[in-house]
Amino acid sequence: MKNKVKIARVQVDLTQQQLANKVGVTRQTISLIEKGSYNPTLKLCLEICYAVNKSLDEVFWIEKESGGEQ
Amino acid sequence: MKNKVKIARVQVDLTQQQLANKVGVTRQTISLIEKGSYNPTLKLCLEICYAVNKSLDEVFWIEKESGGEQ
DNA sequence: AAGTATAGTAACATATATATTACATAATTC
DNA sequence: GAATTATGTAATATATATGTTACTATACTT
Repeated sequence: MKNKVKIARVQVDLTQQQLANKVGVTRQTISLIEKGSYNPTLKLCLEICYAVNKSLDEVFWIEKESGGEQ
Repeated sequence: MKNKVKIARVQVDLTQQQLANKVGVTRQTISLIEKGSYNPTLKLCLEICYAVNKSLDEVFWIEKESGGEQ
């Protein structure tokens, strides 16, 4: 679960703790998401987007890994 | 959790079962997501986007409910 | 060197996303 | 009217997202 949460957070000058407060989760949850250690829910993704003023695509989009399509 | 999964799914002419197969979940999970009865994980949102050829913003973006910002 | 702020991480608990199985309904087709 | 297909939904089980608490390390300040 690669994402751009850390970049977006730093751009709006928030600490993990501040972002956590804004979106209503704990600092640990933000840390784990930034590290890509897991797979947040849509609701939390949206809250993070609102907090950093970006869209889902800007923060969470990942291109489909090739393969699959034939 | 309002979203446009059903519209997007019908546009690419898939049944709930077919979409479920493509993204690797059960039909019930797709049904519940379409009904807005819950809050899928980011990974599943991305799989659905790949399957219907749309972006996260197109299928899952929800404007921030007013309020909050002062 | 002690105090504070930020961030990484681990153990355990709880809430909930998802699976499994099953039943129900409506629309089609034989 | 029986068989099939698509969908909604309910009960129970499992996996995992998230909370809670706590320890660690680094950087900065005094």
